[in-house]
Amino acid sequence: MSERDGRTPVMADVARLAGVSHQTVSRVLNGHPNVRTETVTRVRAAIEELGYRRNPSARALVTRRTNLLGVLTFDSTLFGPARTLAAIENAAREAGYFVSVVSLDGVTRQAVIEATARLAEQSVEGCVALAPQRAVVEALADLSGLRPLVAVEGGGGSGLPVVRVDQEGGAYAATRHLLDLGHRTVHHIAGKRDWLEGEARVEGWRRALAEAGAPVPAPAHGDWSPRSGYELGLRLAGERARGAEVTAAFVANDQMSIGVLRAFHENGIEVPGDVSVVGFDDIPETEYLTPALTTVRQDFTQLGRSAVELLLAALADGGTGDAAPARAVVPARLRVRESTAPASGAPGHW
Amino acid sequence: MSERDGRTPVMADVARLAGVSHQTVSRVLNGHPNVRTETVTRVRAAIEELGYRRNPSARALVTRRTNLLGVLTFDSTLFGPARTLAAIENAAREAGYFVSVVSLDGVTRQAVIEATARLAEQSVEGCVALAPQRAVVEALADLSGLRPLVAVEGGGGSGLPVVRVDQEGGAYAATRHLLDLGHRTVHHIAGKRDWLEGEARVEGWRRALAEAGAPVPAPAHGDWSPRSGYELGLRLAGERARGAEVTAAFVANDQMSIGVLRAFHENGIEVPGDVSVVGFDDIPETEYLTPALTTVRQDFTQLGRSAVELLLAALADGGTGDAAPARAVVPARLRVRESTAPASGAPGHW
DNA sequence: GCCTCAGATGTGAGCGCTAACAATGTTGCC
DNA sequence: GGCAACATTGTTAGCGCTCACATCTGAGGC
Repeated sequence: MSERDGRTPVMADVARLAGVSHQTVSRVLNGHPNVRTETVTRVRAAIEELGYRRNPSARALVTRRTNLLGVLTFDSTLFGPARTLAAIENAAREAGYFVSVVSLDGVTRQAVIEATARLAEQSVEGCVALAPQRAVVEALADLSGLRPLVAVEGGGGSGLPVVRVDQEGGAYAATRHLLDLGHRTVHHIAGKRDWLEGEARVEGWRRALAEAGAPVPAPAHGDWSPRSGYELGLRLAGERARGAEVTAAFVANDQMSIGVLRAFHENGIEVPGDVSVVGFDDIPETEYLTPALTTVRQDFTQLGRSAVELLLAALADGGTGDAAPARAVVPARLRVRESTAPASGAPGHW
Repeated sequence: MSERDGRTPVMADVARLAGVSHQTVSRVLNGHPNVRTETVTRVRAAIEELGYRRNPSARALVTRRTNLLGVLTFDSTLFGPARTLAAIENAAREAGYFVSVVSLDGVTRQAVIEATARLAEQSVEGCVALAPQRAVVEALADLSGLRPLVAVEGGGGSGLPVVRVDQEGGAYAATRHLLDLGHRTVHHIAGKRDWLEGEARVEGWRRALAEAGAPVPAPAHGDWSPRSGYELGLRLAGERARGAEVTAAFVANDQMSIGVLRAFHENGIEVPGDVSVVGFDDIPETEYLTPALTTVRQDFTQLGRSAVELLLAALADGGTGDAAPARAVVPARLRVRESTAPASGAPGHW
């Protein structure tokens, strides 16, 4: 029984080589205090010599801790989610956790159930959901398993701890910026329906208009893609051609803004000469567009970091404190570049 | 001992409730053939009633299979890696595997060692490395642990199975396209030094020029960012102003192309009127730039899928076949849009 | 009727680790 | 010297599961 051929060494092998018991090896591995320095050295040497690695399954079995955090992601191809995911991985690593990623196959309840099951199958200790759609968050809140769970951009009222960017504030700042430049009103090309981020941006835009007593045009909903931005930009250009007063547009993300810019260009509308445009996200490209896009920067790194912090806190809490789900809000800051200018004929604020 | 209070149920609890042995429960769970239908139903019901979930650690301990695939990623914020990661997750899921992501902290050997250790600590069954830098691939090839391992864009000669896009062919096609339009030569704004993808694109560009007997200007190396594209675009514009013949540029990725476009615009250089530009990647934005960018499309989805396929094959193989590391090459296709035009005064091919 | 064989189920051992406890050796203090 | 207190190490018993094997049933063949 003591022969191990070429099989991976186990703790007992290390113990034998170091001339101690397996428990002492365990103690060394776990940094227990009362082990003689000389013993530690010997054990370390044996570990090194055998190339021993502790079996995480065996460890997890007895400690009931997997050191695994789950991340539920919807579309990690978009800029925001990709950044956030990276930040989560970093924060988790620093806290000594591993990260297992599961992506959602769609926004159906069924997809959420499957993804949740997949996560549960791995017995993750906790989970971060990057699920910005209302439907997903609701499905998630219903499912009893998989706690603790932190929702990123999850909206309120779901009873889940939530980490989010101040979308509403960012949108308000963007709209306000345009109004301050003397534009009588601001048109809005919104994000995909049902996306909480998009809805919050609509709210912020609406609030700024209301505060200024400006007319509120009906927002047009895109799907975040450049293509939809282009199509809705075309529509806006058409309205303008038919005499509507279109001098400023707040677009719900940078990718759509690029489409809008193109649509305006094709219709001979100058940005910012004829129409000012503000985007959202501050993707790396915006600064080098022509014109460089005024936009709202979201700190995705902070977002991911906060999500992990909240999750770890909930983990430490041990499931208490259900009364008041924690929240964290990351600020969004306006970045003024070239795509916004005073309304023609208007004095503006400066 | 049979009381379990509020603790999570285990297989024995299910067995007791269903009136069978734990082994029968195990058989049901694992879909073994010889179990009576009626028994299966009863066990299923008990599982449902208790909300039982099999403990993956216990299972992994005895089967020696974790069902975990590791993904080593460098910068999942870039478009390509993000897409590839998503594709890997999908393919892994279909094959019944989970995916654990570890991101590299830099390109140092030390970072690779740490990331590798992190992956090994989880006893992943295999690993996909999204590590396009030469240094990383070399460090990876050296480290003995962590096999099987498939490198994505890993270059040859490392002895590792490799999945990659036909960068060289894509670059050749892009350059060829420009030459075919009558341009005497094509300037190249290359990617970051040491990145294998970038180097392959340089090769393809060089081969097309050599084949056509065209002069080979020195390539300028950027870092993939729009900013670096802008700076090198400025440089190219300067050369042109000083009388150099610059009528066509092949830029190693779309993000840099955006910077180049901006630099040209600022210098009154028309695209494609004065200079034709081709990018690489086909990010969603390119189609809506002004002008829409001619570029080379990489199929990242296929790339991720192939990586998992190769990994699973190596897993099934059980470590044999070290002699000839497997390879898979995904094609890259030119997408002609608006940023390329015949050289002024040249007849071109059409 | 008895034996065979396959289908259906149960039993026991053990995967590699940690936690609890037991058993030493070691020191300090009166 | 003796005894407490502590440091250091070893022993034992599982964690929850699957594997190999043993057992038991009933159908079928002669």
